[in-house]
Amino acid sequence: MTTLKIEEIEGGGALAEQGAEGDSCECRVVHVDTVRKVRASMPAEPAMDAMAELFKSFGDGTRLNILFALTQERMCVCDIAALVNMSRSAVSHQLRVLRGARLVKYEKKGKSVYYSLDDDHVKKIFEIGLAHVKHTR
Amino acid sequence: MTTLKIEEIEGGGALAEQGAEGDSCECRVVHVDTVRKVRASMPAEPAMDAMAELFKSFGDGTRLNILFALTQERMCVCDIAALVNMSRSAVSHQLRVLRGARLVKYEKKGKSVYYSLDDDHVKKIFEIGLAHVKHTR
DNA sequence: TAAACATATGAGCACTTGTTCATATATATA
DNA sequence: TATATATATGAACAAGTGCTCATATGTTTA
Repeated sequence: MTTLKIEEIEGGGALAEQGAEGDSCECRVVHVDTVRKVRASMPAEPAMDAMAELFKSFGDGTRLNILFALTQERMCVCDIAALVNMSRSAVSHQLRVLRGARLVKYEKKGKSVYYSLDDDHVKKIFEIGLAHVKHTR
Repeated sequence: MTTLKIEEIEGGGALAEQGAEGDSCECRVVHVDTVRKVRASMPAEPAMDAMAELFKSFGDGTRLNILFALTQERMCVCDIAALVNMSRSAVSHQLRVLRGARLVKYEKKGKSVYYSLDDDHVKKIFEIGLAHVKHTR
């Protein structure tokens, strides 16, 4: 296996820009072939950022509960608050986050605001998450 | 549609324990049928917690990069650090997190430690994440 | 119009997270 | 054995997060 000093490895693929901006890795020897190959297969940086953003939305218990609830039924804020047993304010704040992530949409009706999913992938993500959990323990 | 004061709604299903411990929701009126139905379909709380934990692992850029890299190839810490352009220490800390989440396993070989995926679902989660990202923009 | 209500939002705060830096541990090599 | 190397880890700290509380906005109803 070929090894080489890190300074000799050129940036490339998805991490090219990152690689240019600073030398936070002081590694001395790496498997160049491996790094080069994997780097080439990396999704572009904006795609990775968007994915991290997506999964971050699922990475909080309250939001996860809300998202699951909305896979089942369109609900108003008050319903959601009652369901997940949190204050309406807390729920509203989280719904704002989910709106920002374009995962939910809303519809005003009188004094109430009804939220529903705005993304087809949410259910699939839940399916895999559940499969993972059941498989793990 | 039936509406009712929140005090009259009994806890049940996944959120039963939560519902019992305190009344952080001061909602006055909810759609009881909806809440009851959705509550009944909620995954159990430990399952939700485990899912949140799982997705939290994917919700950070560095860890996401590391996880993707490992879907492609078994790699040592130094390789990973070079690839994601972070210090070996930072990578090591994140690998510790991923080990804790049982997403990666490792194998010592001389001075190096080789990491690889320890979970079949990681690749699928990436597939959906990528599909989502491409679909969204 | 006034009061009640549903939701949204800003400020503040405790808690968490991700990094760096210093250092420890373990292995290989001179 | 001494030195270099690869990785791990604890402490410290800045930044981010998620909640509460107070308050604002907009809608309905008396």
